[in-house]
Amino acid sequence: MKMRENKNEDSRREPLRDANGLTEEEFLAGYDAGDYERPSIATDMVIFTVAGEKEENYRKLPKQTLRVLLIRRAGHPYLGRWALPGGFVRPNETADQAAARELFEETGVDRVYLEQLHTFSDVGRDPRTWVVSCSYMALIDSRGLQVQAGDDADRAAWFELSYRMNSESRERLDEGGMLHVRRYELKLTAESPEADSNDFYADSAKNAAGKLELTATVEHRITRTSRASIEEYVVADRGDLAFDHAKIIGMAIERLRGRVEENDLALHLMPELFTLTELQQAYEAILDRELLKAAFRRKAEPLVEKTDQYTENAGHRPSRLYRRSREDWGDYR
Amino acid sequence: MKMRENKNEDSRREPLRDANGLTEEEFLAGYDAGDYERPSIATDMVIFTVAGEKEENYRKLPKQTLRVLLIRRAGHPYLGRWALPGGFVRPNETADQAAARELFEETGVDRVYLEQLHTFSDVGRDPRTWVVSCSYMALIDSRGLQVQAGDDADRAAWFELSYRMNSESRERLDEGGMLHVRRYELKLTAESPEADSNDFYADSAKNAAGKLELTATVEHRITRTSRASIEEYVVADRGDLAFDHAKIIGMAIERLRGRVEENDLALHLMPELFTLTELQQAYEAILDRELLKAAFRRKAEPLVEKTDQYTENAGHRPSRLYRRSREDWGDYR
DNA sequence: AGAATAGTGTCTGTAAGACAATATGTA
DNA sequence: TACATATTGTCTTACAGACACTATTCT
Repeated sequence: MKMRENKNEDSRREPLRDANGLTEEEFLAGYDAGDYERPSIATDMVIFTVAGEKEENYRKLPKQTLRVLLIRRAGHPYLGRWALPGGFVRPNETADQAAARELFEETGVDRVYLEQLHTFSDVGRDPRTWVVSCSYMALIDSRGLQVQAGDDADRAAWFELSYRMNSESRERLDEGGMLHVRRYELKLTAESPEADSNDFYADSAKNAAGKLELTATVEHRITRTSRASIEEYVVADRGDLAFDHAKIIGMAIERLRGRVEENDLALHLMPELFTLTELQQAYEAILDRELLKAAFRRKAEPLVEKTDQYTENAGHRPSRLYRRSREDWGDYR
Repeated sequence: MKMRENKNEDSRREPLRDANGLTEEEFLAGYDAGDYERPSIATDMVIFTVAGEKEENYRKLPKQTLRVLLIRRAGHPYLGRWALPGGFVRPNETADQAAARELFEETGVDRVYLEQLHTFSDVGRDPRTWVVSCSYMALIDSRGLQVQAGDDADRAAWFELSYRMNSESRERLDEGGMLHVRRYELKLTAESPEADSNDFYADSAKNAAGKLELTATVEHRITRTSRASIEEYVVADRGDLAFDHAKIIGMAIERLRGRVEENDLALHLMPELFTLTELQQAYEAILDRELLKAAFRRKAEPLVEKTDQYTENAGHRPSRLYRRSREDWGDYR
């Protein structure tokens, strides 16, 4: 069996020399990164959770909604607008590590589900300088969690999320291709806290119920010609969201919806013990549609593990509690 | 109806001032990017195609195989090793544009299927300096295509690709979690051209048939604890591939396999007109397993459009030619 | 004629959709 | 006891897997 060194050199006797006659060692010793312009690289975190509101009727279960964590910017640019938490990647860490670090600073949780989403590099997306953003999606159980505003923010809050297609159009192009545009309304709603004395940036938008409400419009455009297929997201109206973050959130929720039915992703939104109804509500909150109970339980069955515990004092029949399956972890991914 | 300006300012009378009393305009005018260390950002392209080899028997159809384009590095680091084509993103373009540009420079094709894969940022992945790589997957029809080595390469070649799971292990961790490791062998094979006079770097590996053969090992590691689920790819043995490109190729082929059955991705590997058998062979090359003819044709039917043309002189019954469907573009994505 | 592929028909098993029926703790 | 949810049963439909059969051109 042939062994191979997993290092950046090999076992040849003579070291390889390049066109200038340098060995790799000599080349690296003399390497100058030069002064080409370089971007900053940042991470933006789309942190999802599900949470239920208080229910007036003691018998009824609270309705679970999908939520995303936003911070309000305390400095320019987009001062006073709401943004995804995030920060710059440091030279001695990976983007994954930076994302995990940001997540921990903001929420105090680590070791949760974290997935790289997409890297955004639109020219001018940050008015300060060239910033490329590597975005991540995190799924967490937010029960008993206190969020923190970082140093670039004066507030952090969970926003209930609604992302619905407004309109859809298919248009035939001259060259025989087709342009397919799906227009989504992204609506983010949060409880508006009492204005405290430091709160010198007025909240930009409150709805009739006194809730803070942000609305943005994102277009998902697919151009198809005989050979190509180009997909792009465009912020048609960023509303009171900073940067291109409406687009990042839109992409995140589409990704989440696309994936959640084919693996056990949604289980990361659950606490240690949960009922199947809670799990189903999480799916429904993500997909924004109702699922059939019997079919859902059939599909969830291999992903979860029975416990002998039950809910109590619910005003109706108790429900068995489950946990994530540790045995039969089937065909995730 | 409320109108909103889609610009980076809003309609308030007084411009917002930050903690230093600056308006956004003043802030940006005085903004200094500072001298924090910044990375270079590069794109790496995994360019896939399918192509058939000559068949000895005039009756038999040529077997189609999945191929990927590699270049041989003409400079340090990894001098003489094979690498994915790619290059640096320039300040006034997006990573998408840089990827399209690189693809065009290398192959002369544009307007093809191009999808962002993943951004790699491992510390030390490039021995020269801090380089973050934003990788892309392209699917092209390579018939009648001549590939070009860029200025950082002395050769470019299509490599037949095999990516097979070698071993799989599930291991229970102390904390109650589980580590799931899938080990893949990535084998890349190309016809070895006659060594020309400029070819002063010996080809590192030729197999018995005189073909150029590169072998690498990639591990796909999934760590699952009660709350977390961390997925990572590790190059266990990079063989004669440069940088972390074995991992990028592995991720690309896994992505391709995962997606190809749920949409019309594979059609981008086909020429304008193709037979259903050719299309099926492309699927089989990607998935590395045989498909049933009848079932395949049922599934392909909504993705393609009949033409009145047929293959000729095939040594057997002619086959109807199809093109990508332009009408009923179903539920791609 | 025979080789090899093209194209279609149909049986079967599995899983999802739909809906109904039964079970049970709490106010 | 009634309410609201918990849990299970089963009929129907859709579709993928499997395999067999027929059709057609070229040498």
